[in-house]
Parts: sequence; C-alpha cells; structure tokens
Amino acid sequence: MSEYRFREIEAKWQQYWRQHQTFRTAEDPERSNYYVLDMFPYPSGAGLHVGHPLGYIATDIIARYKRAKGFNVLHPMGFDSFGLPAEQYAIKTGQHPAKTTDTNIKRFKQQLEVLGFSYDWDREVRTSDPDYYRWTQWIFLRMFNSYFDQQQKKARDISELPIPSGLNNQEKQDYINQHRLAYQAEIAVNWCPALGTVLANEEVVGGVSERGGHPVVRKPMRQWMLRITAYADRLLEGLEQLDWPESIKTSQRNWIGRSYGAEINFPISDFNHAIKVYTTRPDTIFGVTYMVLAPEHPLVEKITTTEQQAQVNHYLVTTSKKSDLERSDLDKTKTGVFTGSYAINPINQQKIPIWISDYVLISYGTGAVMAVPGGDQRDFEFAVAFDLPIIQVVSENGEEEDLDTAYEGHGTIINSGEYNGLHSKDFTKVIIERIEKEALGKAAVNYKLRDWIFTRQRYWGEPIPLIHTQEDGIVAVPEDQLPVILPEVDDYKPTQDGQSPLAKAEDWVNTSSPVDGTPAKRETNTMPQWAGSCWYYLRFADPENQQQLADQEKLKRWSPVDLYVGGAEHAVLHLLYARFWHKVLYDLGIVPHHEPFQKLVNQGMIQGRSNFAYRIQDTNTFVSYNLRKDYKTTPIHVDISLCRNDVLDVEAFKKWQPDLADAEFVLEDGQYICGSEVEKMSKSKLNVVSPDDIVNRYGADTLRMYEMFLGPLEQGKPWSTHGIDGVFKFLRKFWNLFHDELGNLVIEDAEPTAEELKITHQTIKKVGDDIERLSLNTCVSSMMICVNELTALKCRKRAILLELVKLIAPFAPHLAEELWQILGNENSVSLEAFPQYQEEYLKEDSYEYPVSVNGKMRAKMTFALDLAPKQIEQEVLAAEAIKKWVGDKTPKKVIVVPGKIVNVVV
RNA sequence: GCCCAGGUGGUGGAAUUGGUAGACACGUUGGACUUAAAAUCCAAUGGCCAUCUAACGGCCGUGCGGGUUCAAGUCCCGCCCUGGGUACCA
Repeated sequence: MSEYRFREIEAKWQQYWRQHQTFRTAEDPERSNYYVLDMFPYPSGAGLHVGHPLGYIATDIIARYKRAKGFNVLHPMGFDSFGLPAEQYAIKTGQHPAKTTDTNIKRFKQQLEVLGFSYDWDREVRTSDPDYYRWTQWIFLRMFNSYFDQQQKKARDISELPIPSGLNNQEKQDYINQHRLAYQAEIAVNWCPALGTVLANEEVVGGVSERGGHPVVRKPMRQWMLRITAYADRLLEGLEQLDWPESIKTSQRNWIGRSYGAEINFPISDFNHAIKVYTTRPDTIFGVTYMVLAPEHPLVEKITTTEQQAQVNHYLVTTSKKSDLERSDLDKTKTGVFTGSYAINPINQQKIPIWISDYVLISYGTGAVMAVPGGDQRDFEFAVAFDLPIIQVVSENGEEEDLDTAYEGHGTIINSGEYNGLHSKDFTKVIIERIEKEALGKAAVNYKLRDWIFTRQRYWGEPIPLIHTQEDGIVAVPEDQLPVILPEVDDYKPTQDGQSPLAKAEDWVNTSSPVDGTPAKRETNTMPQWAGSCWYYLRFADPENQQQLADQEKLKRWSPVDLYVGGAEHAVLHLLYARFWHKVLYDLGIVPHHEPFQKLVNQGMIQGRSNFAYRIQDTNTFVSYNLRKDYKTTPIHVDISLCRNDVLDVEAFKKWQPDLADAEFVLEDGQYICGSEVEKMSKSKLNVVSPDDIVNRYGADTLRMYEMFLGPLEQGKPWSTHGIDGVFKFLRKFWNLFHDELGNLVIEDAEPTAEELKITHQTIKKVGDDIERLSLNTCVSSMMICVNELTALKCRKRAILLELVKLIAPFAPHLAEELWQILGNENSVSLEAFPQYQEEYLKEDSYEYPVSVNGKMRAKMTFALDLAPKQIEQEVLAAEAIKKWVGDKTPKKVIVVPGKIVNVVV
C-alpha cells in the first residue's frame, strides 16, 4: 500500500503557486470575466476556526473552476482591519491597534495559505491602510459635496443645488448644509456608555449594543449623518433584479419598511396648532377616541395645561431615564399621562383628549398617532389601562361585536356615519380623497429606515476629513491633502462626555483653514466600522491606483461582483450600507453599474459543540453526566481537546488548571462522560476547533472536501469530525488508482473501455452541473462513486486518469497538482481546462424501466430507447410479472414516459 | 405577535422538471487478515412480517391530518414542531 503523503505534497505545491504566481488575476480581453468574492474578515486575535473557511472553500472551488472554464477570474482577499476589539485591547494594554492588527493579519494569512486558496494576494486591501482609507475619506467628501435631487431621484453635485431666493449668506450656507448627503444634525442617538460611543440603529439589537451587549440609551448629540433615507425607494426596487436569498431581500425590505397611508392634521381646540399624524389606516378615522404624542414631541410643552403640568413633567423625567431596552419591553403595561388639551377629529368634529405615552416613538412617522383602540392592539391596551372609550369601526362580518382585543383586519365599515357598509379598503381610498380635497392632510408614504448615524467617538477608525473653521463653517479637507492620517495618541479611551479620543491629539486637531489659513480645528470623530467595507470590492479591481479609487475600465470589467459569499448576519448592515454607497457612486458617475453584488449566497454558520463537566456544589468533585441528577451541580465548560467522544481524559483534566489537580470524580462504567451542547464556536466556550489541527492530521485537501461534503453550503450545522475519515479514505483511494501496493506508478496507456468512459463522462457532467448550481456536497459524492467504480474495475488508464485529475483539481488542488505532475505534465493543473464531457459516451440504447401497476413498482423491464411507446405497452402487458397484478381485468390505460417509467392503471 | 427558512434511517445528508425514496459517507453488526490490537479489505444495515434449504416475497414508511394526480418527499389546504430574523413602525 503506497502512502498518500499529504503534508509533503501540500507544502510543495503551496510553495510552487507562490513562486510561480499561478493565481495572478488574468485580464485577457479575449476572455469573459468572473468576479467571485468572500466577505473579507475582521482579523480578530482568535484566528480562524473551522467555521470561517466554509465559504472561502466554496468560493475557491468556484474560482478554480471558472479559471479552468476559461474565464478571467478575480478572486481577492483583504481585511476589514478597523474595529473595536483591537481598540479595546489597546485601551487595556496600551499596545497600538495597528500593531495588534498587523500581527493578527499575519496569522490569518498564514492560516489561509495553509488551506491552499487561490487568492491573488497582490490585490490584498486593508481598510486601516492610509492608501485605502484615503479613498474612504474621498467618498465621504463626495457625499458631503452632493445633494439628492428629488425630481431626478439621484445624487448631484452640491453646486447644482437650486437655492431659494431671498436668503442671506448665512441662510444660504445653512440651506446647503441641510441638503448634503453627509450632514450634521442634533438628534437623539443611541449612546452606549460602556463603549463610549454612538451606535447606528442597525448596531442596536433589542436595546443593547450588537457588539458586547451593553445597554444603550437615547441621548441628543450633534452627529454626522448619511442620507440613506433618500435612497429608500431605489434600495427597495433594486432588490428585484438581484439573485439573492429571499430571506435577505425580505430582511432589507422590512428594514426599509415602506408603508402607505395618510398624514392627517388634527386641530387642537383653544390652541393655534394642529397635530399631524401618520396612519396606514385612515379608514378607521371614525374610531379615533384619543390622540397620543411621543414624550419628546415639540407640542407637548405648548399644549400641556397648568393643571396637568406637574404630572406631565414627572412622566417626561421618568421616560427619559429609561433605556431603550426598558421602553421596548412589550410585556409591561402601557403608561401615559393626559395633557389636559383636546383635539378635534377633522372628519366628524369629535372632541378627543390628547395624551402622552412612550409607546409612541418620536422617530417614526410624525411622532404622534390618532389612537383607534377598536382597530389597533396597542391603542386598545392603552384605552383599557386608562379607561378610554373603544369604538369598533371595522368588522369582519358587518356586525358590531364585543371586543376583547382590537380587530386589526379589514372588513365592513361600521359606526362611521354615511360611510357605513363600505369595505374598509374602498373606504381608505374614499377618505384619502376627501382629506386631500378638504386640505386636511394628504396621502403619504413612510419608511422605517432612518438616516445613518455615521460618527463614532473612537480612535481606531477613519478620521472624518472635515475642518471646522471660524469664518467659513465646516469645510472639506482638500482632495490633494487626503488621506487625513490617524494621529498618534497616548490614550485610546473615549471620554465620558462623548468626545473622541482624537480630541486629545492637540497638534493634530489644531490646523488651519484651507480657505484662508486662519486657525481651525479638525473634526475628531471617526467613521463606523462599516465604512471601509462599503466599497472594498471596488478597490480589488484596481488596488494600487493612486489617482482614483479605481480605474473606470477596470471597474467596467469586474463589476458587478458575480458571486458574493458570506454570513447572513450582515443582512441589514454591510449589505444595505454597501448598496447605498454604491448607488451614490453610481449617481456621481464613479461606478458603471447600479448594484454591487449580483448573486449572493449565505453560507451557514458552523457551530461548536461544547463539553461540560459537572462540579458538585462547593466541592472539587465532578460527577459523570448521567449521574448528575443525584447531586446539586454546576456545569463548567471543558476544553474539547480534553474529551474524546464525550469521554473526559481525567488525567489531562487534572493538569489543565492548577485548582483541578486534586479534583475527584464520580464515574459511570469506569468513565467520566461529559455533557454536550451546540453553541456558537468561541474561545470563551472552549469549543474552538482550529483548521490548523485538522490540516495537520488529514491535510488541507481532506478538510476542503470534508467541509463541502458536510451538506449544502447554506445550511448551518455543528462541527463534527464524524465522517472526515471517509473523505480522507477517498483521497487515498484516488491516490491508489495511480499506485500499486509498493508505491510504484502503475498507469496503462491502453484505450479505455466504453464502460470506463461512460462512468468518467457521467461524473464530469454531473460535477460540472453541480458546481454551476453551487451544490458542492453532491460533487464530492459523485466523485466518490466514480473512484469506487473505477477502483472496482481496476482501471488505471492514462486517458481516464488525466480527466479525473482535472476534475478533482478545484476541490483537492494539491493532490491534483502532484498527480498531474506524476502523469508527466510540466504545467500546473491549475492552468488546465476543466474536462468537457462527451455526449457520445453517455448514449444508452436501452433503459431499464421501472414498471408499476397503479403507481406501485412491480417489475423492471428493459427496452430499447427508440422503441415506440405502443410496443412497450404491449410487451409490458404480456409480461408474467405484470399480469400477476393486473389479473383478468382490462387495464384502463397504460402510461409510458419514454426514458422514465411505465405505469399500468387498472 | 409578525416575516423567512426548514422537518427524510442510529447520524450528516441525496433524490435538479411530480416518475425506482434513503445515493454517498459515518456509525453499528458479522467475517477475512493478525499471537493480539490498530490499520486494511469483504458483507449486511429504514421498520414490520414471511422465509432462513436455496431462490423469491408482502405490507408500512419522507413531522401530523386532508386533498389534487395514473403517480406526491416534491403541488394545494389546515395544523404541529425546530432554527433564524424582527419587534410598541401607528
């Protein structure tokens, strides 16, 4: 038995590829182009775990396949290297984030290299590299210098902004500033005290920060914003043509949250004000029994009556102290307070009380609602809590019912004067027409999407390239002075009051005005982590360009990205932001296509499988899994390297940590069995499996094929090495097709038989088709079957083996290179064409039909493929095996599907 | 609550357009080789029944209940469960 020495082979070929620059991106004008991209990683200190490469392996197979199919392939890799962990590490240790980031990147690259990926490393980009963020800053300035033209629905240069006449200079300046795509606003932001920074809405999940899970509070602050809301419609419409998973499209649609309804003004009695509300159900207007303002609504202080003042103030103070988490707690009962004032329903002139409650959000719609407790569950709950009247105006069956919840559906209009009996959907149109005719309001579209809060009070990010001058307000850093380099500071900590750490770099902050040279100060906020990843895929087309972010011709060649593979967790973050930037760049004529990523695939998350030991409380004794119920125990995570199939290596466990040296155990069947649980793979859960370990034991080719073999790319699953032996055995079997027991090469030059050709070409067809539809798990199976069959036939024919090596090359590239060389070829197999199947070898002249009676399979019969269906029918009916089931009845009909099935219906 | 994805042997999973369900692999069992173990190779392996002298068989079966069809894992209706996203969005 000859040995498959994967370690030697893999090291050898990785070096070869490096030396020969085998995977330099080809830009042959005669060939078609294909851009296949991974979501570039944040280089964390933990390195890669076996989950990371899943998508990378898939894209690498595609990249190698497309190259072999004759495409120019762009398959780059880079690092999203600005980010919070490096900065927090710096705060703890004083080590400069650039340094740790650099170390981490080295480690990542090393780990990636070992897996044999065919990246063009000459095109590597790092978002924290000044040569890169120069262009991130440049794009920001383009947004700063643009406005959104509502007529043309596109961004245009700010110099083309029509300015209303009659404004003085200051007013003109303000007008312009208010229309920029990047603008400053004083708004209630998500302030995270623990991180010392503001967060975007997309970064706040359930009231706590997405990173770290720290509480987030609302706080008014002056911030730079990006006008993503202007693009809401285009972001929505653009989704239609994209080949993306439906779930991601749906998430983005929901996040943008376009809804149709009406804005209606409710005059306030005794005040010269009206409350403007937004509603999607103007058809329920006869059911309005009260109004609610958000606590932050500007009218609150104007309309609160003297008697109610104390109560209102008290309520405002309590709500402002609440975190978003507390405010969004759905289980709590509704709170609120009466303002003392009344509004008039403009349709039926009813006088209704105006309340304040924190269930109405200042950030959505107009910050005020017309409350219809009969038709809205939240209003219903509020009405019950404060004993307000409930009127049903929409009914499923036209009858008034005893409501114990709101009826939110559509149906017949009741209790609505002359409109009774209409269907609610028709009434919606009717009432909007009336509202517009009587100038009480107008039809309106609303979005959940908010503008993007773009500033962070952090050190490790792109400085915002703006200068605050004394005379000319805020001005852009001139283009030829980009990049604005991140200054050195002594202390990376943000301040309590929301000042960026950059404010402490006084030499850097104090600068002069680009307009007149007078003293000025730099903007000290930095950009959020997402900035760099909004456009990195463009830079890969032309990473060295010093004149522009990328050459037009090169962008034309490579955009849009043909295949983009990455995690679904970026559905409404990176993937939405990048589309937004891309559309701005498109409007400004910088990119040639209006969407960045044509096809998107989400690879499933590979989870870890944690092991637990059960410590009996207040002792140093551990009890085995199945006996733990007899004791009071606390489970502790055990490093999975100390377990094998859930059996704990007791001695290793004792040596693992000093306090366990004298640990005692309650065993079952002489063993300590650990509990297990599927969790996210992470350092803290001690369940991280590193690809390095697997590569060391089985080789990169085995790991690559095994991760594909595990199941469909899109599916998540816990990591397990059960079955990796099967893949390893397959590669060894493949190796042994070429070698005899002594390790001698045994290849025959004889002509392959028809059977051998058929097996081979069937497999080529199947694998080719499966790669095209990204079904990489079935590719592996098909190749296993092929090798099994050829091994059984003892086929060692050169012509067959040459094809097989090319076929397996995208999956197991090192092994393929080695065998390709053994077969006497000088070139790298990576430069060979993917095999083409020959139709003639696949032709069959007969087919074994499954023959069924009433849909139940009863016999198999072989017929020539060109035999007439009538004749097949006759032979089937004559066959003994079928007669047995038909009996003496006359068949009703016989269905013959040529090449598929015969079914006799009795 | 709402939206999305999914539910197939002991396990991971296959079945691309409705056409032989369980490919391929793991595991398990038995056998060969071996002083022994490991490794390797061979065979069996959805459940139940029949048979076990050999050859052949039968019924059930893709979360549950209905339906369409000559034919349903696949299509339709209703439900249950799991995973993910989202949440006072008016």
